[in-house]
Amino acid sequence: MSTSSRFAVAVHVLTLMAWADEEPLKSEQVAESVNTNAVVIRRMLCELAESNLVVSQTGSMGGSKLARLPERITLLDIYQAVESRGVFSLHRHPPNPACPVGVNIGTVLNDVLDEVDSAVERVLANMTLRDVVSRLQPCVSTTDGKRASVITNGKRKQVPRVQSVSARN
Amino acid sequence: MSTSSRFAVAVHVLTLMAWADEEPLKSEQVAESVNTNAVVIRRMLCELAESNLVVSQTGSMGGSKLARLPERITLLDIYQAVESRGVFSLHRHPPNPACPVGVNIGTVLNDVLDEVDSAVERVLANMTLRDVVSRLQPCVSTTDGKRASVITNGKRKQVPRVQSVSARN
DNA sequence: GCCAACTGTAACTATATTTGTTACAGACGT
DNA sequence: ACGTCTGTAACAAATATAGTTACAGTTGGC
Repeated sequence: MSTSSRFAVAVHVLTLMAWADEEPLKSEQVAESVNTNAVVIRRMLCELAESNLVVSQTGSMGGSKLARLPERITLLDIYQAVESRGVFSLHRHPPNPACPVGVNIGTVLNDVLDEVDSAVERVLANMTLRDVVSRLQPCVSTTDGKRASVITNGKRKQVPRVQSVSARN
Repeated sequence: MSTSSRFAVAVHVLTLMAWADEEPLKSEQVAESVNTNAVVIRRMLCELAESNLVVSQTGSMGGSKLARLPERITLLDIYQAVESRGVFSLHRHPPNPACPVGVNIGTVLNDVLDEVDSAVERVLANMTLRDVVSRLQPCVSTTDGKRASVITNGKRKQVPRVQSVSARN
């Protein structure tokens, strides 16, 4: 389907910020966790800022943090901020208008695809960033109960549990 | 999102065959309605045949027709036949395993994306190819009540009603 | 005021996926 | 045997995302 990973990355980024609480994160730090280039992160942060999900500060000691509490950010907010189009597309080139099916299939398909999009949005609207963080918690408890630091600094390496990511990619 | 039009095209193709009833359609005819190359259609027909949605016959007087009645083909069948992956992807490169968020976000995201996929599948499972044809009918009634021919032959041009395709593309 | 540390953004390349095209072997009715 | 089809390979084109380099502009600390 050639789906993009933008949504996954956006959720990852915002989860880091929820985790970091009010501490502003630098694009370089986020990029290290996401395992990509800092510019990619900054581009995405701009989109998230336009949708009022994060606020960024330029200059020294700058960085980005959530614009509001994690429980007030739904996955739908994130989805709409970074994914421009619906789940499916119609034909690349419009069908033959001289064919009775071709001329009308677009209308029917649009209705169907709208239903699909709505279903997706309903699911995403029902989960907040806080829920994501909560689901994350059980996996990353430290021995002393203290919350682990978000960012790798190369010294402490903590790999609480190895996940098996399914064959989505 | 870079979604593909494969699903839309597949529905179009099968709708043509439902419309044509038992008459086998040639890839060239289908391509004319879809407005693409016949090889693109044949490739898709192979996939649809593998999922037992159509049967094709080689040789002269060959062509393809539905493998079963339109009411016994759901849009989910079609979707699964031509779209390989789920709606979203995870990160292109795996996140940093040394970050407590990075190492676990994949697991959480997989759960979410599975929910999304399920929602999409539930919607698609609830509509059959027959439903699509039915929704098409009101648009393409001929003056004498007879069903219009599927394929353009360059002579009779019938454009029952012009649709306004939304900005999906 | 100056420097160092950031973000925002442009311009470009790389990579991946889908779509379109040409070509041809093989199947099949007549 | 011939013409008409499908099935498939091989490749080109188009599109979208992701990654990279470079740099202007902002900000805090000195």
